[in-house]
Amino acid sequence: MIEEQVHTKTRLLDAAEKLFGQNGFDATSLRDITTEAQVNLAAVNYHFQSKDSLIDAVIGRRLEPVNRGRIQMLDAAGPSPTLEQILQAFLAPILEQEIWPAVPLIGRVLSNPDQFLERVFKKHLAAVAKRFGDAIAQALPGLPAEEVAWRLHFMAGSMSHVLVRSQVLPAMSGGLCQPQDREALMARLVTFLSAGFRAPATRLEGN
Amino acid sequence: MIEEQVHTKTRLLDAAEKLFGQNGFDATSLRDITTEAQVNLAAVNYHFQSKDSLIDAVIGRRLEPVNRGRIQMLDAAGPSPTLEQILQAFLAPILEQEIWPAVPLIGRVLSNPDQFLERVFKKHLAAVAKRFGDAIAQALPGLPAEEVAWRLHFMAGSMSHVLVRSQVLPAMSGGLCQPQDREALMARLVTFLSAGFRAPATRLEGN
DNA sequence: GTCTATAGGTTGATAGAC
DNA sequence: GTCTATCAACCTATAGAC
Repeated sequence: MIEEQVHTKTRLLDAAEKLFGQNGFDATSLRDITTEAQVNLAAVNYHFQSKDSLIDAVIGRRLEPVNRGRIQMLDAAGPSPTLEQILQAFLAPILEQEIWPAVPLIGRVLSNPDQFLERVFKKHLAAVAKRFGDAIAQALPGLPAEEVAWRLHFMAGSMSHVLVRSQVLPAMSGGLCQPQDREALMARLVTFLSAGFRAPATRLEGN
Repeated sequence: MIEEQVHTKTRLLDAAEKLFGQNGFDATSLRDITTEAQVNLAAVNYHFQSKDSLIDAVIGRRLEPVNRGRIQMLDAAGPSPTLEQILQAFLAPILEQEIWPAVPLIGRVLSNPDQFLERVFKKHLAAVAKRFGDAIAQALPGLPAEEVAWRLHFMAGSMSHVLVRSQVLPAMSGGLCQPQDREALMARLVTFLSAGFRAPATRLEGN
């Protein structure tokens, strides 16, 4: 056959990615996935051992290329990248065309505090977080380390929120928000976040 | 009895709030809840009709006072509140001492895109969102409506993220983030978000 | 109001034919 | 590699005694 066959394993990953992103991990059964993929129920346990392993595979397939892209863009910005370059390197790979179908899934991962998924999160994201935290601290020399750490979480929250809710943002904003325009979304995010990061360190009364 | 008896209904709401916040709605069974509350399984269906109704009750018990507090603080700031006053009115009621045990739950609600919870979200939050959106638009007269709508979502994301992950932020930040200090957290959020809101409108290439 | 007991359905996972 | 058939465990919800 010249035509490339779409294998059962790939069909399962695609279906699981779609349904996990739509309804979450707990609410998606293996039967939902095999029905969507139009394969047999037993195929899940043949190609993957368990539902947990399937979840891990679904996540890793998308997150690994994203993280490689992030590091690559950050490296390409040279030894002393600007704050905007750092933010773009972090955001752009996740808003790329090819990744778009997996965006709800990634949002799910980022907003799920369960222990299992937290482990997966740390497995795939801890190194990248460290790298970008260091880059931002270097770009903003006056900012205390606690403030950098907090603002990284504010950034992660803004990003994951617009990802998770991308399907319903238009309705919730009376049509004002159009997440399909990914370039505009990234530009708005960079504008908002870079201003937030450049704010003077918070003056705390107690200290 | 002079001592106030903690009724089964309240024990159920407390236990459900704790477990829903820790593990999510789908992953928490009624058995988990009745075990935690040390009441019988059938009590759930006696005091509430169904799991969905229980979820609704758990959410409403916390979100209604929060929203009343938000409107109250915004009203107290007068007819032309500053951006900082608006942000504080939105954030303070959810970071108050009495509400703190329910914070993971509220984070769960905000990060859950399922249709049922989305309906609950709109039921409890749409009016407040409109009110605060208008206030921010008034405080930042030059900012286009789309930009205001987007930045409201960025704010909601930052807030919900630190709520959802409040249990694990210290570990993820190497001890730098201490969410227990709620006053400091609110001050840092207001600093970051007000700078973001005050950023000039994003210049889009396509327009 | 609180319990026991159980109905009725769904789940993840596996055994074994082909 | 793919199927059918099925198990054991779990779930929500209810019936009915007390």
